[in-house]
This record gives sequence, structure tokens and C-alpha cells, in this order.
Amino acid sequence: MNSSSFGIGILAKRAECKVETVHYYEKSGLMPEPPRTEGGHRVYELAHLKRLNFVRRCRDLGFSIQQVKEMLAFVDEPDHYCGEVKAMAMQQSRTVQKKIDDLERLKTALNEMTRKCKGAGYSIEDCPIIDALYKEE
Amino acid sequence: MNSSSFGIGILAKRAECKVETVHYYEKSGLMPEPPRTEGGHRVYELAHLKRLNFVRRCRDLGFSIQQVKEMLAFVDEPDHYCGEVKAMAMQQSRTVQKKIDDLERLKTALNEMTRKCKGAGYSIEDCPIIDALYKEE
DNA sequence: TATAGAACCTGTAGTAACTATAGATTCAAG
DNA sequence: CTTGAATCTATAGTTACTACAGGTTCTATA
Repeated sequence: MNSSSFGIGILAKRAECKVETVHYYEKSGLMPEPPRTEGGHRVYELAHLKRLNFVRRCRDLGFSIQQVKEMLAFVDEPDHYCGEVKAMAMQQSRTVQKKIDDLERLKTALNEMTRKCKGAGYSIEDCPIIDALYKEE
Repeated sequence: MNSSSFGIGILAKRAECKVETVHYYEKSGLMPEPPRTEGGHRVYELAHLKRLNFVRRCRDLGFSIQQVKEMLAFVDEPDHYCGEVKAMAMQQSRTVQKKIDDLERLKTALNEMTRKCKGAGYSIEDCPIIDALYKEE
């Protein structure tokens, strides 16, 4: 193993993930099968680290494995253009916005409930929070 | 089965989920074991539907089964007093806020990437989205 | 009332995206 | 050359469902 190559442990550490995750990505087809040592240990180069970082960042941004695969197809095929990637990112942004809206509504509901609640000393029977949670439909 | 009770199929449909999901919630302890007919079919009432709706709403908003269980503990334990309930609702509100913050950051990152991207017509070579994610280190 | 077929039953297995474990082998440092 | 860390493969566990399989029950209609 020369100076520019390294094992799976180093790779995983640099990309801040687990060794098992790299194995999993290889099985899933996100990471290529790298060359091996005589004894069968995987040998990686900088290009592998870049690719793994790409995968991890996409995952952090909420893309599924399948979506990352599709994006990597664009990267792997130099004939593709970046319009598709942009569309995916925009779609993902909309999905995230929808989640935010939902959570804002829930937070408002929770805050409204606690605002009305008289707090300790009152029976659960009269609790406006429970009331709100159990409200019909 | 009288007019106010119904089977698991109706229950699931009204709560917009699958029959299997209701089974799963029962096994998980979120839904109670309801009374049965002679032949063993589950019989539900309106109260079950309310509870299931609550569970579904929480799940849609990203709460884990465990968290929903904790919320439902308000309702199930009549020994709880309003103060505890209020505290937990407030805690939930903070948890939600943290989630919103995370998602806002994510959205910002996605928007920033797409803003820079010129879109279709440009080679993947120059795509700032790929750039941002594929960056070394 | 007989019966067709929809709905329901239990139990097991499959899904995504990891994470953890076991038991064997290989690598690198002293 | 030895020892212990790192790696190997394979399998099982996780969460929150979802999808069968093969059998039983319910209900609407003839």
C-alpha cells in the first residue's frame, strides 16, 4: 500500500462514518469494489474518499440511497448535464419545506395548549392539553 | 356490533392507514387490545379512532413510536396531574423547534446550491451542486 | 338458508439504511 | 516472530411499517 492509499478504517474515519457503512454502500452499489491486498483487505484512494463524502453529504441532506445512486449516475456519466441534479435538489427543498410547515403547526398547537393550561394542581380531567390531543378527528 | 362500533377495516380507512399498521400499533402498545366478536374480529369505537388519529398525526410529524407512547401516557395514566402534562408538552415544543431549525439549515443548503447552479445546458463538470457535495475532505 | 366472496385472523418475511456481533484471518509495530 | 489491532465474511438486530400465506368469519344476496 503506497503513500496515497489507505485502508477502510481510515476511509471511514475521514468520511465520519462506520466501516460497516462502507461495506453496506459497496453492497448497495454506491461505492465500487476497490482493489485488495494479497490478504484480501480493501485498498482505497483519494477518489474513493471524495465519492464517499458525496454520498454522506447527500444522505445528510435527506436524499435516499436510490436518489444518491441516480445522482452518481450523472457524475459517472460525463455526457449528462446538471439540470437533473438541480431539479432533484429543488424537489428535495420543497419536501423539506413541507416538513417544516407541518412542524410549525404542531409547535403552535403545543404552545397554544400549554398557554391555556393552568398547570400543576389541577386534575387531568380538566387539562386543556389532553382535551386538544383527543379532540375528535 | 351496534351502530357506534366498527371493524378494523373501517377504522384504518377513517384514519387513512393500513389494517396492518393498526395490528402493528396494537403489538407495539400504542393501541389497546379491543373487544372481539364471537369469531375473534376486533371491534372498535369512536375513542379508538380518536386515539389512532392522534398517533398518525404524531407519526406524520416525525415523532418516534416511543415518543408517541410517552405522549399517550398523559392520557392513559389518570394519576398524572396537569403540571407534568404541561411540562411534557413544553418539552415537545422545544424538540419540535430543534427539528425545525435542523430542517431550515438543510433547506438553506439546498437552496444555496440550486441558486448557484445554472441548470440545464451546462456540463456536469461545472455543476456547483456536484462541486459542493463532491468536494474533497 | 345456503353460499360466495369480502373482510378478517395469526404468523412470518421483506423493506430501508444502517448497526452490531461472531469467529476467522491479515496486517503492522515492537 | 509475536501480539494485538484491523479487517474479512456472514448473519442478525433495529425502526416502522408493508406484504404475503393460508385459514376462518362475517355479511349480502339468491
